Amino acid sequence: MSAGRAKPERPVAVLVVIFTVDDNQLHVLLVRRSAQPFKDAWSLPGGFMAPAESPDDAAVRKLAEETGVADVFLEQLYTFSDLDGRTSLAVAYFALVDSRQALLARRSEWLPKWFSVAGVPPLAFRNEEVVDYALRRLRAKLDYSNVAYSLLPEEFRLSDLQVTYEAILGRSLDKRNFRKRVLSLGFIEPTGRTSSAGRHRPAQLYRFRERRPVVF
Amino acid sequence: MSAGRAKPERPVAVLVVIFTVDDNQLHVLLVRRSAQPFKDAWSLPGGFMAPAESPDDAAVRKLAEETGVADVFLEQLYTFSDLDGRTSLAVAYFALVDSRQALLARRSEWLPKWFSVAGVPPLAFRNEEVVDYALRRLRAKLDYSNVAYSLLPEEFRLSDLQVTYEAILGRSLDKRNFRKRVLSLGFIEPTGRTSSAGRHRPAQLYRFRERRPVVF
DNA sequence: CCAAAAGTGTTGGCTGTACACCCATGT
DNA sequence: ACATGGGTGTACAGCCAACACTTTTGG
Repeated sequence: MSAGRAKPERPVAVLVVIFTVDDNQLHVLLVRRSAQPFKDAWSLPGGFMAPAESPDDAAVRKLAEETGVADVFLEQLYTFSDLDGRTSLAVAYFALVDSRQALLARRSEWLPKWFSVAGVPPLAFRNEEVVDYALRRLRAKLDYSNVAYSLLPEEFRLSDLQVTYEAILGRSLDKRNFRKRVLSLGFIEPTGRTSSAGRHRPAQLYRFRERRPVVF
Repeated sequence: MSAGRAKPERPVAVLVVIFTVDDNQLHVLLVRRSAQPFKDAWSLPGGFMAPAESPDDAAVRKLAEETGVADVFLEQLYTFSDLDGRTSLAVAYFALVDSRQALLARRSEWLPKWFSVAGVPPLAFRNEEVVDYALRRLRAKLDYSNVAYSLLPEEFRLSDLQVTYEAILGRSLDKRNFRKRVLSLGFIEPTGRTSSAGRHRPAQLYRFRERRPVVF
């Protein structure tokens, strides 16, 4: 940002780690590469930025292209410089989407597909590191932010929220402690309504006060 | 990282927020710009990356150029895309240096200078945001990492460490609680030696077990 | 009547915080 | 002798983790 005379330019890519929770499991979206190098290997969705595009815009665009969703939690993670063993840069993001809202692109090439985080195949460009990094950050943010809003519908039961947390953290939580904790954090509030859909005892429905990122 | 055909390239800059603690105050290093735009305004040290250089390497180089130090705490912060209102990217880093070891470059242009964080002048390129971001991260890391190793000499008294913490956090801490806390974290250990230099009662000297970044 | 999920309190341990005095040394 | 900074313990509050039974409903 200061007196370097030359402005050497270089290619900059964007990567997006897209998480969802489905079937009590945390999943990550992968695409199959249609080009060399690593042709036919699985990798994170991403690509080079368009000429006048910001990385944030590029991440939003990629996310929409792959899942059709917008207005979800999306945050910059880290900028990796050595993933391809060369000098291009990759600005990584991570996003959280509600699996009920995401409709995967059905392109002939690429074929985006959800993988359980426990069972990701070997990835191109050392993308495993990026996924690990995103997962650590996600787990940390669960404790003190409302990021989970982006994984659930507007109204949900506390047990739905708990299942979401358990999937992300990879361990089961005590129901009573979970309820106390999450209610005292104040990110969610009861709607008046109860779940009519349950084929058992109806449950109180809750919503997030803010459907955008909030921290302590 | 996937099938974009074109590889549009763009200029990428590196910025480094260099902190030190001196005179019981947290300081940040600023340089005076010698070129347009914002000629003569203060800004963070930085510059465009050399052609085959990684951002990490560029940050290390910048830090050495400005302060002469190496092997200090240096961590990537965030990649900003809109600081100059245009499309260049700036990968920001923050670093912690021991003021007793840093020898500021004495170039005719630039003139690096320490500013108390409370009294930073208006900066070029909205660099205030970058400083704020770095300060938040630094404060957070104090609580659960050993980053302070990079602000102190090999051997130091607990009261030196406390002064460092107080300068960064901007508030005073209780001595007994501080000692309990920092000792129980286990990042430091007593050397056998005591401070002969003190012109009063000699104090036990401590050192960091690891002089590189460690977290819980 | 049975299966499934909802809902609900208490206890013990740990951690963080508030708080004040004596001691060793150098001048 | 005095000024300076080093060093030390306790009590209370808040937070987290462990733990089991009753209720409501649909089938």
